[in-house]
Amino acid sequence: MVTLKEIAERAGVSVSLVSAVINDSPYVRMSDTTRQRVLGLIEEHGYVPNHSARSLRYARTNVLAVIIPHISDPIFEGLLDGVYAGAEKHGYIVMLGDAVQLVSGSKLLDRIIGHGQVDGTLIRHSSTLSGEVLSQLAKRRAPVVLMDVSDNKDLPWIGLDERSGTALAARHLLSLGHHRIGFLGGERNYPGTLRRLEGVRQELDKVGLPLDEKCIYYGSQEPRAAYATMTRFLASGDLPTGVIINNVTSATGALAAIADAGLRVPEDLSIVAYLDYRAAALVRPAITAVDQPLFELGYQGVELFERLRRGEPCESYTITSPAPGLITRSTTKRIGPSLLD
Amino acid sequence: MVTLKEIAERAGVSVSLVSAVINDSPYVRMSDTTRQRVLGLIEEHGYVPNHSARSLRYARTNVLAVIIPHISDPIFEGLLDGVYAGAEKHGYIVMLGDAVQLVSGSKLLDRIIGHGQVDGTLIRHSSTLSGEVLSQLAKRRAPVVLMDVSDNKDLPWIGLDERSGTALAARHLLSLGHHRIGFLGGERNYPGTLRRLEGVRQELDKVGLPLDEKCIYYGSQEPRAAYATMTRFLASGDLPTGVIINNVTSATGALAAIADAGLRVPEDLSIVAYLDYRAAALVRPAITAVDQPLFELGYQGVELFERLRRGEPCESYTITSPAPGLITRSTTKRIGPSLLD
DNA sequence: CTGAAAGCGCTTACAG
DNA sequence: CTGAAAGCGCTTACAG
Repeated sequence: MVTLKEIAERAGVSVSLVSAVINDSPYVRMSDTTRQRVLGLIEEHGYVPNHSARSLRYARTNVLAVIIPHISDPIFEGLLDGVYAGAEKHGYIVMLGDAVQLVSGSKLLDRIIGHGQVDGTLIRHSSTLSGEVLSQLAKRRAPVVLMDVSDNKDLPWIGLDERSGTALAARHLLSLGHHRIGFLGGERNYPGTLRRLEGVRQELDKVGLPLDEKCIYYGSQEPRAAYATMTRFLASGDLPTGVIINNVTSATGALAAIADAGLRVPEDLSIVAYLDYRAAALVRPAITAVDQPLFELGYQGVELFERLRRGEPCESYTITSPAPGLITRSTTKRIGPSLLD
Repeated sequence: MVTLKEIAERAGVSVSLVSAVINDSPYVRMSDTTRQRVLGLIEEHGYVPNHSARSLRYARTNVLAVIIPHISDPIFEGLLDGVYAGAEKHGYIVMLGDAVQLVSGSKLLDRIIGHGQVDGTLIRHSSTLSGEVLSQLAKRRAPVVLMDVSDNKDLPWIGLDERSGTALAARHLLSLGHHRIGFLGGERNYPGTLRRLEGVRQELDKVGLPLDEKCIYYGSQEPRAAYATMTRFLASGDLPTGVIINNVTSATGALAAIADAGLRVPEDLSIVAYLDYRAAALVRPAITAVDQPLFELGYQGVELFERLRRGEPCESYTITSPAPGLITRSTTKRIGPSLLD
């Protein structure tokens, strides 16, 4: 393991000179031949600065902890792409963790709230994250950014326009003549679930249609839960003609439940999912879904974090551009004239 | 940011004493009251040792780089669970990266091969990883473990028994009376693809059936590619009655191609996928798949890495227990008497 | 233009 | 039982 000192000795210069070469220090001037010689030695010996030493010196690790509800859920693919892109831009290493691992007393949490371990944390909120954990994080000096709309005063956040997203889904169903619309939400106590429901309700209100409480179901945050919830929904016998589902992986589970009940999509029931992901186009039936700028969420999340770390002014905000879009695939069907103006 | 020194000052003891308390040093003895006082101060001030300083001192970072072909592919969920479990056990932080990011000159690669940045690397091989990158890694002092069967002499590895896995799939189809069996493989030049093909060929050989070269297709490493490949396969007009597919997410794409061609599974074509994942049970039709011990692969991968790092003797090996299993779901159908003995 | 020295926060022999 | 000191590898004023 070759060190700065060794390079300096071989080059016959001082360590500060070598350090200056590496960091392009403006304070230190040197002859071009010296610079080239040092650079040559660095190349030759494959010298790379020791990261721990640098971190200690700079009081910065360039490690960014990123916590999402479920690493392997393809829903988060776009988000992660954005985060990794932002991290690459600002020179961060990503330490990716699952929210379920982030419990009081876990090593992961210790690491994150420990000093000098990570420069900060980016969190996609989820119902599995306790308020206690969040407040532990907020108390730390290292910045924390929430990748979620939030009313948390202590923590800056960046979020998606969930209301507009599900409103889009609702308008799509209304335009296809559906006047009885259901909603399959995630965790009841997760604020995002409520915002998504609000988007639906608001559009129905606009055209004077009620949102039947009997057509609102919760607990569909992931496919297996969505399967169970949809099964209960179907068994209730009180079915709408179109259902808006929490997210597209959950929709997979709901679709399975519908198929197992002997119903067809979209003939018997139209389905629109909130949140798209790349491979959703390759599932049959292909699910009509609301596309949100998840890449931007991740990318701008890192940007916000970076401003925060630098002490620059930064405010929480909702991403409004690009606006959510609807990707019409094969799970929705016209059953009558449009109910929109 | 409270430091060791501050704790020591407040406690009225030396820093070495505090350090000894933290590390349960056997060399340093102290009175129980002193220990309690120090512990109390640590608790009170929320002191956590600075990670960079420790890393510098120990010449160890406790960071483990983990590279997989595609972070968001649910195929790797079990593998990641195993890796994270092993990492937690041995006190590692996981730095997770996508193989596509790991190209010559990328910051990620610089980080991994840099000194003092990570203690080592766990890699799930993939066709996107160049041999050049691999040999750059192998040259480094920090250990690298391949989570894949390999003939690489420089790098220790741990792998799955791929042949037995696809052999199981082949036997399943044979037992259902299929004598014309096809194979939809991943990248042609990826050795794992060949091993998977070998497993199929070997079982057909045993019962004296040929594996028709016209029924072997490559390039189905992920859903979109599998869709395209399956579409070509179907267009060839020379179809088998059962097809074994590279992995279960690819199978999703292949299934979509089959549906779009107006064929039904399993009525017109039986499908078995290699490699299962949790949510595969929630896709319709539910895909019959070979279950491999992916959790073990990840977990034992970390174990192997740890032995390597400690300089303990360690040999590359294939995981044979638990053995691969077949999960029969709804994509295979009997079309005749069993062809097995 | 270039080098010696201090110090980031920690641990570990070593001396008392 | 306890403390002073060296050193991990680096960067940055500072002195020459």
